[in-house]
Amino acid sequence: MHRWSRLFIPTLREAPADAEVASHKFLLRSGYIRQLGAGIYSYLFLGQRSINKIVDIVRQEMDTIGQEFLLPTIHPAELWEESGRWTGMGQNMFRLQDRKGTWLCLGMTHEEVMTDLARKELRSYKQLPQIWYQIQTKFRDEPRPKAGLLRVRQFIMKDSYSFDIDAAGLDVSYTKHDQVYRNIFTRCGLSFVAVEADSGAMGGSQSQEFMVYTDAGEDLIVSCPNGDYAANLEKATSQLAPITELAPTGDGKPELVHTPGKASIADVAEFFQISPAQDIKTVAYMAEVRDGKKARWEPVVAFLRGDHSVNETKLAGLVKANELRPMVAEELEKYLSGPAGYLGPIGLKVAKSLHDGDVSVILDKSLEGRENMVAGANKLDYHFRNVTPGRDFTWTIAADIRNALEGEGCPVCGSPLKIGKAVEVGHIFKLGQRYTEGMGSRVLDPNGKEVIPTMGCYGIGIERILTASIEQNNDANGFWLPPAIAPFDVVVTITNASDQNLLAAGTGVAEALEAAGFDVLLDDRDERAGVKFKDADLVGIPYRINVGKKTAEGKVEMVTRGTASSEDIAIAEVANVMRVKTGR
RNA sequence: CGGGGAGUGGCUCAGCCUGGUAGAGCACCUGGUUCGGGACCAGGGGGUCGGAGGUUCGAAUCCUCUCUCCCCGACCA
Repeated sequence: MHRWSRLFIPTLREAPADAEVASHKFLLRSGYIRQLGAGIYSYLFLGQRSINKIVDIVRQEMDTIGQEFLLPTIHPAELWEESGRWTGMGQNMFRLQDRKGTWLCLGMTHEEVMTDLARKELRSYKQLPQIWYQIQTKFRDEPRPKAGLLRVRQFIMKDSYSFDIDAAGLDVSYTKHDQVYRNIFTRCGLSFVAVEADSGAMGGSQSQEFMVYTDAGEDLIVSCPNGDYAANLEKATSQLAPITELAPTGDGKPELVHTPGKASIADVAEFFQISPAQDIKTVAYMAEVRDGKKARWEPVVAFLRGDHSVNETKLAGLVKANELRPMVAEELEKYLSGPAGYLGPIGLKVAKSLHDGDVSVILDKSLEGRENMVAGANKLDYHFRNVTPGRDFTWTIAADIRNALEGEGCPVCGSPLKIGKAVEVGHIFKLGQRYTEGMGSRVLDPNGKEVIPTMGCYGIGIERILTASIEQNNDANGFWLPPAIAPFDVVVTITNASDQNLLAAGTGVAEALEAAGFDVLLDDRDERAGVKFKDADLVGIPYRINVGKKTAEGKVEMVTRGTASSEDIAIAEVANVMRVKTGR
């Protein structure tokens, strides 16, 4: 029996000034967490109980497809040097030295450790497939921790890794995770959506994120209201409405026009009396390309419609860049011979193929087939009109490199797309052979031939499930969690604990609920009823039973936090009503 | 890393500009009255004013350096 009077549940009447998003404020006010440093938090009694419930669900579901391990937090640097990520992870990795001066790091993910196990232990196709998982604290030195538990430097992650003999096997492991993840998030009571995700520079063929819509989220999700398409903005595509072509002027060839001071798309469009969609936007980058162990910077110039924006994730993936940064003035002069504001496609030394030494020119597909557009002339205060892609300039690659916009057509059905903010709670990812190949994992197939196992990796952010749930379920007075992940199913509030009859009745109700299998918090504190009601509303427990006024008549009041509805029920019926409400 | 903001009792904040014995509300302790939506009265405890250096007879307050935290951006398997 958990008696509130004996517990440490430090609720706050006011939120600390540091907290901005709802989940951060309420996690602090409800006494779930306390901050130790930037992105570093202690989980107190209520917080830990909720985390434990989430972990239990994750473990139960994962055990249906995999085996739980617990891997080291501290990893030798050599292991990460083998995979190339000791330098590749950059500043996000916490590093330390032991007394001998040997470099180590705190695990930010466990591909290396898992692959090390695999290469040492797995010898035969008969041992495959394997799905190994763990629930472990991860450390990432985020450049900017924020929003309470949403982006932190230390957090609990369920991460799993599959090893299969071939791509068909990986498909199976991946699909199993997809289903188990859906089970997990459903059991946690989250309203979530699975979206296509960018596979990142690490390669890999297929990737899906599990997202929860909330304004506190950091990702943008493009989705079709009909439900037949959903993708991260980093990956999303869309159908465009046709554009009416501009009529050519003069002899129809590119015509130089003096456009003094017209350096923005809006200014140019106004000057030429056209819409921004008739203008060619030029965006010039330097891309860091890794060639073996060496990295070098190459020029990349992107052309898009004036009303579109560059999707740097797509562009970086296309040109195989680790990093993109805008060109500085000297680089613009060197590669385009023009100043910012007047850049354009005509007269560039266009690379025939990527990385051949000339400027990689990437044409957004929306410009293919367009005619007589307006573009910068690579000369201060001048633009061209009558610019037609293909006739007047060439490119290295034409591809989709733009961000989809709200209202554009769904790529499947054409309906207007919506864009919303969301938090990523899970990610499943086909890794392929990047680690197994590089780190020398080999097994024999049925023909006795050596093959490289193929991997998948799959993550779930435990705290993010809690955070996302709070973001979905809160009001001015606090929040309410689904019973499956709440620290307690129900709080029994004795309105006047100094009344021995009420105390006895409340204790009896709590005992009956516990006997029925519910997690019960008995609020027996010697506080005024108002204080206890406020606290109960605050701390995320989905149901409250008031033992007070009507108890002499054999009744108590049951309050459902999420709907604020209440009903009087007979004391003897309390457990049954809870069973009905929770479906247990 | 760039830009902005903030460090004064557990929490929210005032005081700083214009230097002169550190304050309020909430929280906490004691006593009393109250007791179904964050009660009231009386008394009380608790603060190196983030840190270091400097200016000054005197620094929370002015100057220099520094640390930490928050927000926007960059970043992000």
